Amino acid sequence: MKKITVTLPGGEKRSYPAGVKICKILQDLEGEWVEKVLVAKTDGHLVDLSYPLQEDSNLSFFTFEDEEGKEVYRHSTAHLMAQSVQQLFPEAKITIGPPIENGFYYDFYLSTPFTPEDLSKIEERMQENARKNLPIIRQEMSKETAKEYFKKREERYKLEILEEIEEEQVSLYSQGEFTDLCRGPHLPSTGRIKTFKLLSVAGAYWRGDERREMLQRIYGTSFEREEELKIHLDRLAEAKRRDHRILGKKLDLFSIHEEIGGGLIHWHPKGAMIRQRIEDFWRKEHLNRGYQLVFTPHIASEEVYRISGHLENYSDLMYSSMEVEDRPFRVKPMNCPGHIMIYKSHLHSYRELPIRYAELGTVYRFERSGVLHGLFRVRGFTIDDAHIFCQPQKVEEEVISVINFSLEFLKAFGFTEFAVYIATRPEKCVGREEDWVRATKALEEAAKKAGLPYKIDEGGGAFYGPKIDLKIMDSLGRSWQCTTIQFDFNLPERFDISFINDEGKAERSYLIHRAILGSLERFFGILIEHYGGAFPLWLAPVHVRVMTVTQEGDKFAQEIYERLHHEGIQVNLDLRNEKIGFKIREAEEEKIPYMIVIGKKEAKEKTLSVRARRKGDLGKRSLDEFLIQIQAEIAQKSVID
RNA sequence: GCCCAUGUAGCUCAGUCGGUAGAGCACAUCCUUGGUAAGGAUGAGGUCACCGGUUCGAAUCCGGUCAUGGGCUCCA
Repeated sequence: MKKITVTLPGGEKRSYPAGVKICKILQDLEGEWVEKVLVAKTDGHLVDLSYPLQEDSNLSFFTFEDEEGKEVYRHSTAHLMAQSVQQLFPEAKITIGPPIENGFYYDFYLSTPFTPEDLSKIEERMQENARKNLPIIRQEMSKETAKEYFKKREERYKLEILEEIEEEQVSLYSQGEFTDLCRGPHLPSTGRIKTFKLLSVAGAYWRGDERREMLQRIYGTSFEREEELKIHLDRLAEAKRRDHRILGKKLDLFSIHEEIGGGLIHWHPKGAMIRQRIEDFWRKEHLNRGYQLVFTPHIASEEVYRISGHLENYSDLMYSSMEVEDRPFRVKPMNCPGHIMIYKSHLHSYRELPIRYAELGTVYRFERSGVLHGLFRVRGFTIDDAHIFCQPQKVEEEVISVINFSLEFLKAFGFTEFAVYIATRPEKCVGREEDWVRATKALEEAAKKAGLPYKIDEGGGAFYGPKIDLKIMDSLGRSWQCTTIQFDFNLPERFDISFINDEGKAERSYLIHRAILGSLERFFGILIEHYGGAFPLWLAPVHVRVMTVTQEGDKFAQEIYERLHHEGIQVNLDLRNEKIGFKIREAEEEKIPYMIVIGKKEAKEKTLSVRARRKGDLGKRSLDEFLIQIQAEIAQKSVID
């Protein structure tokens, strides 16, 4: 009998007869981890534990702790769900059911939609099927045989998938009476799936194509241990509590009105105060870093968008034109043309470059009603935009400085973890090869010099240039893309922008678009959720509330108010005839960082009883001490509460 | 835009079988002057999203419209 050599993860080599199954090898191994192995990898691809090894192989193993293990685990949970759904709804047709971040889904065709009650029934059935510990068996067969099989079962979606598969051999996975066309791999048996939860049901188009029929999608998640599931569900509940749409209403920060239109944000005084603080900081930092602030109009002749190419490429996100003295105008969907026109208004020497124009530019883009979502997806928003015009050899330097700027700026809001993505040249693109190479290299070098690990999104760039995106991690561990730095090889050509080089000749300028926060609206939404509505002092719309225990404190409270107000502190005064506990409760609910409690004692001693949000009574101090303390806290932009 | 769900007082939500609308919070007035997360009483507040239909009668049943929410990239 033929022998093969199996190399184990530690490097140890063992000899086995050819055709040995991986699970057999696992049985010979020692350690607690052996039982946790869900899937194996041999020579670069993931395989079932029942996979027979025919040749010498390098083996590695994965458990739920690994991304690979998690995906297989959840993919098998999706199959368990599909099996249970077909038992309860025999008319349901199976389609696809992949693992996704934090869970899985499965799409079914069913003429009547699932109800929330159906979900718990399906869950129960899944428990039963898991308890039965059905072996999950892989079968390989020719495409033709598989087609006959699914034809008999009237699984037309599976037939459609089969049509598109190029290989001649396909694999089917069975558990009990349920069989699905699937590449795999899967867990050895349904009993390996320990704990799961079905979360929601939604419509989804077959193949994500809106011209195709609507399927019923069930989302769920699964874990190995009950505690892990609980942590995950708690996190979802916490995210719901922090939902910026709810907090925005409760804290009176912003609103959206049916009468005015979806996706159009109204910043209430408190929200506007926060925005002012962000904008003031933004302007100051931009001036410090050699940017020049500009303003550009909200509408522009259609001609400029014809030149820029937006009319051709982006008209589906632009609002339709309006006639102004027989000339078509458009509401601006981006700020670049305006900045370019400013640049072009006179000749530029290489000595002047780089020129950096920055604007908090409000733009309007058409988003379909169904995708609008609070502050995250809107129709009118303000980009913290800038366009950098520079010489080709200066791009790396510029990108590094933008990255460093972003990191420092975002740090002021308490974001310290970043992920970096570089998107490279797509198939269809404009610009010279050498420019793409130079620009892409500049992005990589810049990421390296900033000490940031990055991932390459091959072919993910815009048609007009490569880009680098920074994602921030919020307090719930969710990531958000904010900063984007994009090269543009399209607009410089189209608008013919140039500078005069040291030989006195006109040379094409490089153009970099960049935004640090992305959109103020969206960033505000992220901040609300990141802080759970409790803004740090430097951003808080109200810094301090002075409140009295009885009327005997009124006069002194008034004095404190006047002084703080005079010093530029956002302060308000609560002299109402209410109990102190009630006043504190209200201030806590409004998430005001500091409360000053003034009673008879304080009025007599001329001291302040200071209470910090969520922390309680901090004790007494003088007005001067308190003022110095909070002024320092504001100046430092402290985010620690 | 499409599928599903939801739409009742400023907010959060009850409302049974079709019989003309309810709570808590907020608001107003009064009483209460109190010590670190809700003192008490009284009152005002509604074209039940909108339009149409069925019915003697519609918040409730039916149809349509609008808005909001969950989704609509993850490829057997």
